[in-house]
Amino acid sequence: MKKYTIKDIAELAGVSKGTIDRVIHNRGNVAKDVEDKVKQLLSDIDYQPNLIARNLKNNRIYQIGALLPDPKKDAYWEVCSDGIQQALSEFSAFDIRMNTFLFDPTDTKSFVAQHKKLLDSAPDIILMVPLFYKEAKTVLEQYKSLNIEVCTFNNQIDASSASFIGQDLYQSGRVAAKLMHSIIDNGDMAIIHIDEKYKNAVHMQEKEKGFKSYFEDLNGFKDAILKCKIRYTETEDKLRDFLKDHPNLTGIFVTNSKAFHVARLLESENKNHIKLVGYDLLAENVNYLKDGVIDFLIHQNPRQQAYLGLKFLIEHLVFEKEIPGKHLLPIDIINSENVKPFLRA
Amino acid sequence: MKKYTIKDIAELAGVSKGTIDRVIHNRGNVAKDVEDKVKQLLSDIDYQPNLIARNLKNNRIYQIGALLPDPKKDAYWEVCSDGIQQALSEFSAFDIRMNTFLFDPTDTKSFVAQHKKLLDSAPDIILMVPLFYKEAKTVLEQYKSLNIEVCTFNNQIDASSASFIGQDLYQSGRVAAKLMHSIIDNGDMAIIHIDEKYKNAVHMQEKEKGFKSYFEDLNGFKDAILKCKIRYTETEDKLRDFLKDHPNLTGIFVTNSKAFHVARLLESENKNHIKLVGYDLLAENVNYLKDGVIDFLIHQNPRQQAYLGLKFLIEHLVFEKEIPGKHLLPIDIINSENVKPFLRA
DNA sequence: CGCATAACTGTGTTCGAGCACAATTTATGA
DNA sequence: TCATAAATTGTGCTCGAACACAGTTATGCG
Repeated sequence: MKKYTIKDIAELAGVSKGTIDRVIHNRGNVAKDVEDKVKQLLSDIDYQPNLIARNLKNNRIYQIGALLPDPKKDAYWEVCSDGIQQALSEFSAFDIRMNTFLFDPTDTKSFVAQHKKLLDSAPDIILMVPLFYKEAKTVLEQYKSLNIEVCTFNNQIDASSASFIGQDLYQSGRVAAKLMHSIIDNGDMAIIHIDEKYKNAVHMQEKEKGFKSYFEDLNGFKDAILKCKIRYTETEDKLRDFLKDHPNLTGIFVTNSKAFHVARLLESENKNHIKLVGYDLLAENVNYLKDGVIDFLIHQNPRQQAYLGLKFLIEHLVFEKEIPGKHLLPIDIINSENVKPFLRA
Repeated sequence: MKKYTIKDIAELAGVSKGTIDRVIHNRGNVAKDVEDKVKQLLSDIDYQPNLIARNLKNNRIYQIGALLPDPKKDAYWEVCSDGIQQALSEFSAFDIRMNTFLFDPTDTKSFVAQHKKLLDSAPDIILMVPLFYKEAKTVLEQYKSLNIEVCTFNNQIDASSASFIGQDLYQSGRVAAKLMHSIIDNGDMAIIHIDEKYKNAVHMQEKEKGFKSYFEDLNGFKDAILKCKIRYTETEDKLRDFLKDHPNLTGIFVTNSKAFHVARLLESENKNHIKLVGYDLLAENVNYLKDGVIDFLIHQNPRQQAYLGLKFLIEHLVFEKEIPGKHLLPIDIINSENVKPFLRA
């Protein structure tokens, strides 16, 4: 129960604290028999260094670099800064400096350019959203060769050693399917990808797979699952045509945060009977959720993703904790009645 | 940007660090003009003491007392200890000792008895589940007069100054109603209270109110909302009778963690068409959720409640942070597809 | 054996805040 | 005026880990 200090151990071992220190940090210059004895003692009493004292001595300024999408270009990212602020305030006892570089989420060049600036700022460790697969992979390799640890969130870049925080997208497709299944009786469904064009579409494909797999697992399911890919610029016309072509649609699943486009159309064309499930708590989505045009939203919780990522990084720097290789957040189901606390949390 | 130390300020003010320290802690024995000057300086540069150094010096052992329901008597409480462990591990840098006293959640006497033991352990601060309204009120007043701060969770005791962490129960009733409304077409509904007898029933009443209020807000809603109170010991018979008496029931809302009792009956009587919404991720509930007998569960997240409560207390002791007066957790909607990560998180 | 060098071990300072106590200045009264 | 008390200010040690450097013992070799 008692907490041992280096001094205590020195007395127990009959040597000076300098020797204990050399053993703990494997700094050599210790007689073999003494080293063995001290190591035994350390493990016997399960010595845990006082991290407070260690940090006081180290007294370092930690530089954390962040490479994040610009919230001005896509409101989805707005809440990330809240999560970052929360983590910083929890660790305000330590001197942690953040250098944040924002890139345009529609522009791979901007990503690379901001990455270069980030590198110049000589960060100890990095938090990033690896939005573009190819570019991110190169960038991550570069950090690896420099021995700078990275925590990524939102997108998982496979075959990278970087740690990842996010959701199981396949499973979130299944969640959407289950929700859809519980609110529609029968009739055709559609999966709509409103492609922001810039994102490599792995995201949406995973969700589609999960959605389909749920219905394939049901026996005796007969209705059709249609699919529709729409470019961001031509959204409205294409959507209107699609609805006209498929008059007996009963449910629509939008695989990203753009469900409000569909909601707008459903409302203006008085097709409220079509159930709608989408992603993310953008203000426009939330409004349609409250109005009953959108039935469910799945919350990807970018705020929590950023918070956790930064927290892991700080705990690694300060307490030498391991950064988890992969951390999956729960998939939050949101309807009009439980949305409120999620907007701030 | 630079972090000022007491020594820096002493130099700036042209006095010694002892004087700065006296001003900061209002320990008197400082000439009026010097005091004013130093105070001005402190606020000018927005001095923040180095909490690492402060904690090293203080080097206190913090004693936290906990008064919690025994998980052996009700599985709902099992996950609390996970939350407590997580908080302790996050603050393992500090010497925090927990004395946990478990009471029988069916027995007010046990609550009072364990409270007395807790008092004898001379805690600096207390975490508790104030399960029994009357007794908890007395107990909380006692702590208040002793100037021991308390954080409560799960139950809110109004008119107490203790901080509270939990959910908005009225709103969670509304969430249940919205879910029910989205999965049933029409027909009668029932609110079933399976009273554990020991809890003052405020909990379930709030949920009932919320549930009803949702349907009252709809215009043109005509179906009946029945109500059924069942004592824990006579559950099965009473339930069977109730179902027989109301053959055109389409939805059942169970206001606590006992939905599995209803699920068991629905399954054995082949009444799977009746939709079922309940609370809490007990193993039995989760099984019926996966089997499709229970449609939705609302997660009250006792693990997170305990975690946050303890975290607030520790941050108060260690960093002198304010304990939030009231912290409401989001209301998590769980179906068979998103349940998994909630079981561990 | 003597002496250089290597191998090992002990001492003392630092980080910043907090506090006891010593030291200094100012006020008071005979 | 001077002793003494009161008010004010300064100094130095502590907390525990980390590390530089000084000190000590052992080993090798001519």
